[in-house]
Amino acid sequence: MTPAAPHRWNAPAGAGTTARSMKQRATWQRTHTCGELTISHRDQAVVLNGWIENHRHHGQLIFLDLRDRYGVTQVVVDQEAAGLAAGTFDTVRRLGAEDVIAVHGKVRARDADKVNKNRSTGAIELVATSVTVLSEAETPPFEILDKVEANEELRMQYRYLDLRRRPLQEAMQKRARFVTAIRNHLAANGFLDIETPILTKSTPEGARDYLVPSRVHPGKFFALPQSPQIFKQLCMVAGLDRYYQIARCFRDEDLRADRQPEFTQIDLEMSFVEEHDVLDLVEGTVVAGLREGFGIDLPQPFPRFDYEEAMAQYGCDKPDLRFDMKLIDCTELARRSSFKVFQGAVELGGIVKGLCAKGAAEQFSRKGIDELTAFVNGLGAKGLAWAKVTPTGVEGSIARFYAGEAGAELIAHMGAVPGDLLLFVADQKKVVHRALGDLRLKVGGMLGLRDASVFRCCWVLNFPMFEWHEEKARWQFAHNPFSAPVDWSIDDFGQDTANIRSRAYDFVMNGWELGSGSIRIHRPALQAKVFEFLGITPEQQRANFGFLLDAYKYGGPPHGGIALGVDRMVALALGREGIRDVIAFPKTSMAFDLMAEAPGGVSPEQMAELQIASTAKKPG
RNA sequence: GGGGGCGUAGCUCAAUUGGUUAGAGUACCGGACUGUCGAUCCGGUGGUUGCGGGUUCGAUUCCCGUCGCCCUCGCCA
Repeated sequence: MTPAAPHRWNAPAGAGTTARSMKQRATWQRTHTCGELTISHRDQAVVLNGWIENHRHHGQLIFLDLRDRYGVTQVVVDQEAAGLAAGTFDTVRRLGAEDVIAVHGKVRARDADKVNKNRSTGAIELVATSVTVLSEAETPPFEILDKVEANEELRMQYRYLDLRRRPLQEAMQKRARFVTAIRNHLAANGFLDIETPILTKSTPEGARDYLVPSRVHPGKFFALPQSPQIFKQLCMVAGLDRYYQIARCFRDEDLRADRQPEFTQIDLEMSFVEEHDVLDLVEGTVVAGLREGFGIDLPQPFPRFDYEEAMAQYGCDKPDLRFDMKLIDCTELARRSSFKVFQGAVELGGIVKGLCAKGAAEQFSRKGIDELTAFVNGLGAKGLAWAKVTPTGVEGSIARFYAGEAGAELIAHMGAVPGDLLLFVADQKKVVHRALGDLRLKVGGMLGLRDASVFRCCWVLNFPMFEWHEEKARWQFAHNPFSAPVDWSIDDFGQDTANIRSRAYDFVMNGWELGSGSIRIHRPALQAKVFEFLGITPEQQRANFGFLLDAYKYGGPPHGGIALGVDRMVALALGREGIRDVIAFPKTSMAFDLMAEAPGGVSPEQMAELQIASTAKKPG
């Protein structure tokens, strides 16, 4: 961990800081941190404060590892050392893990054979002259070690102890540096940090809302924001021009490793812009954040894909660009094929695509390929055609259809060389993309091409505006209700609905969608038309978004923005599996806070005051 | 809402086909030790096997229910 610049605890008060110079430092207070002392402090008298991480007793000699946020320093308490205060040795003998102490002592350079090379402070040690106990600790429910030993349930219950562990300290520090860098970068680009309401209004569709009953409006409820979407657009109407917020968002849906009921977004919006303005700005912000927060240098520029292009090449709308292995269209080859499966799929209006896994032929046995086949079967594909490229042609399930010239043509089309493994799926386009998109990630992972220390970003633009909702049997927004269509002059959304594109874009890193935004509709007539097409009545529009629609009547500027998921970005940058490890106080997958025991019951008086009653069968 | 996994000492785990007094490491407590750095050595305390019920002569083990945690599908405009 790169230590943050430590405070100058021992710095003399500067000129003009009268109040500060009047303030006396208490004798127990630290002069340095536990990560700070080096050989250059040799022979200095210092004071350290911290937690006892470990203690080693040798009779008349005791070693303590003293820990704070900045590091660990070895303290030596020597019964026979000159200047050791009376009673100190007996005090230290009784101390144990996690006791909080102040140590007065002198910095000593260690002999060469006693240097601990694993620590930045390993060349020195603090020879104690006196030790003051600031706080005694009970034996903690689990040991505070770098390596996770306790299970997550216990760690969440005692989160304040888990947070003492270095991996979590590192996550908190880097996350804070990341957010600070983002703030600095946005501020330098003219963005205003503007707070929007936490107590706001429920809107239909979208995720379930968290609700807060109103005491003074009995029977009415606030909703916690799923995002500040409408308010940031209102900021644009207000002429604030450039808004941002590190915003907490709330969604009451079932959770996953990468989802918490409350999560943090970098939310921003800009006026008088088009896509490339937003993308350029965000790209610079992300680059600055990841560099300053995590020391990650992202290759620029981030490739920008059209949605259709991403789907065609990678089979998904969030391509992992850490490796190539694109989907290669073989439909025309397949049409002329003697292989009935290929030919048949094309005749039925389907497509055939393939992957070329470089040098993977040897790594996949018959059994390994059977597993891949089962994998794509689970994704809706009827089968997986495969071939290993040899110096003389191909072998495998489709070899007898691709002997001789047909085989040579296929190999050339796939850009393959001997030793490569070719994998094909023939089906309707949607199935092929889904199966091969996921297969690409699986095979790429098995070949070690998804290195967690490599970071590749991209943009995907021009998403479909609407998607068909099977259960509800109607069209709905693919992105959000305010995204503008690519063609502003569009008159009838009922025409060729599936192919209408919106000016929505996603930010993608290593195959994770980390942000989503769009150029918004800023003209009320068009907004009304979109709502009308989706069957949202003027009454419903009024009830839900009336104030936004009203606002546009008074001159809304063209504008657009994005929201980036902070928790996911930090987790990805740190190579953590889920986002709980980068959130100081997370909740379980049942949205329960094991430490605070929230949510909890409330008194009948509180309920009465709010004029609400619970219908729960098992209260509390 | 569906599927899967887990729950035994403070912690991490073990316990043969259902069998005798539920073990180990670690932590903790006591002792020895002046150069350790996950110190070492000796000794010790520590158990409602998540909870409730059932089958059985006998249940950590099998069955049912329930609670909690994790993963996942649905869901998250």
